[in-house]
Amino acid sequence: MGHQCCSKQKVKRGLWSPEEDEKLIKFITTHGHGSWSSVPKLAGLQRCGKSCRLRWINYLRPDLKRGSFTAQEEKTIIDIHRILGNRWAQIAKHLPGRTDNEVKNFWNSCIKKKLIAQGLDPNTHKLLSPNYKQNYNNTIACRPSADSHYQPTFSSSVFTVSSQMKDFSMDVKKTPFTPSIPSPDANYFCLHPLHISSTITTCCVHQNSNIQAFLDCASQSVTMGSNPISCSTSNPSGAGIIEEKCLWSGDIESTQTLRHEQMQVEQVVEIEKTNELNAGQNMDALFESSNFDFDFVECTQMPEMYYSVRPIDQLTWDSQALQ
DNA sequence: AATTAAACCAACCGCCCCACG
DNA sequence: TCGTGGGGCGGTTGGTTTAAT
Repeated sequence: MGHQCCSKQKVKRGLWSPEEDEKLIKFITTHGHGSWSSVPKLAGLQRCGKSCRLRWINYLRPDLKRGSFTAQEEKTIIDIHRILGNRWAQIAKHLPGRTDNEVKNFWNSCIKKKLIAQGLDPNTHKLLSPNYKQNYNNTIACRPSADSHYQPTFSSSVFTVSSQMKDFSMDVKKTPFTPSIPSPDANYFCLHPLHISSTITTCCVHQNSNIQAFLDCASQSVTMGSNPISCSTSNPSGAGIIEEKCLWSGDIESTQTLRHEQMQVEQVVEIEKTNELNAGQNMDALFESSNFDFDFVECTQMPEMYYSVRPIDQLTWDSQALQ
């Protein structure tokens, strides 16, 4: 049974012919889609409006990127999926030129199997039981893509599971890494490349709070020795910004909380403290002792070594794995 | 070369949400 | 407040392509 929008007309199904594609492209590029339900009739197509929409969004749109997913795209998908789960449309927003359908297909046909082969549950991203992994290893394979170089390196993901940390930290000691550090920029903050752990704290601060005073206080409170700290603020203009900010904290619960609080929030503050020696330390004490007016505070330990440059006011970030 | 199995991916289905009357 | 239609989204299907035997 077709959708209601096409129940009154005789519609074609299945694969689209080049002629149909041409008609749809011609119509959309000259008139825009407007109401999808009216597109088939106006464009001279015997198709359901939903089918036209899907064909355009998933295949005909001029801004689509074709071809295999890159290793970086693959890593991004895994990172975000760990936080958001099967929210393909949300994940696809972080991959310019990719559709939710494409991401979903790639996940189901390839990434899922790779994670299982690595002993990770693709749903939770946590370790599977050894038996499960072994059984699955006997059956899985993934058709290699030309530029798919994803390796489960311990440092490649911002959200790598902590169980992998031990091996990697040992590795680091053997082979010190000295990457070039990007010059400071107002729009970015940088993680120091040579620390082992970091704490990312996201706070939503009321309008009547003195942001600068808070940042000063935070810097003094958590800077120890030469351990770097960076603070950043953003002024959320819409709902999306706050939600995206929460990706840094890597916790879906914080996303929900921030959504809830978003109408009351004036600014989002992110504080990053790094401490090579005290991996478990957080900033609870600072918030408990301060007089500032917080709506929400989230501290997340990220026990992993990585080097990243994060756009504060954009919806994507870039990180480079240590080699 | 033929057959079979596995992988891929375009498209459909059904549900949900939201705007609107 | 309720009903309806449109659009968006995730799950699933099934045809096609590729690899293995």
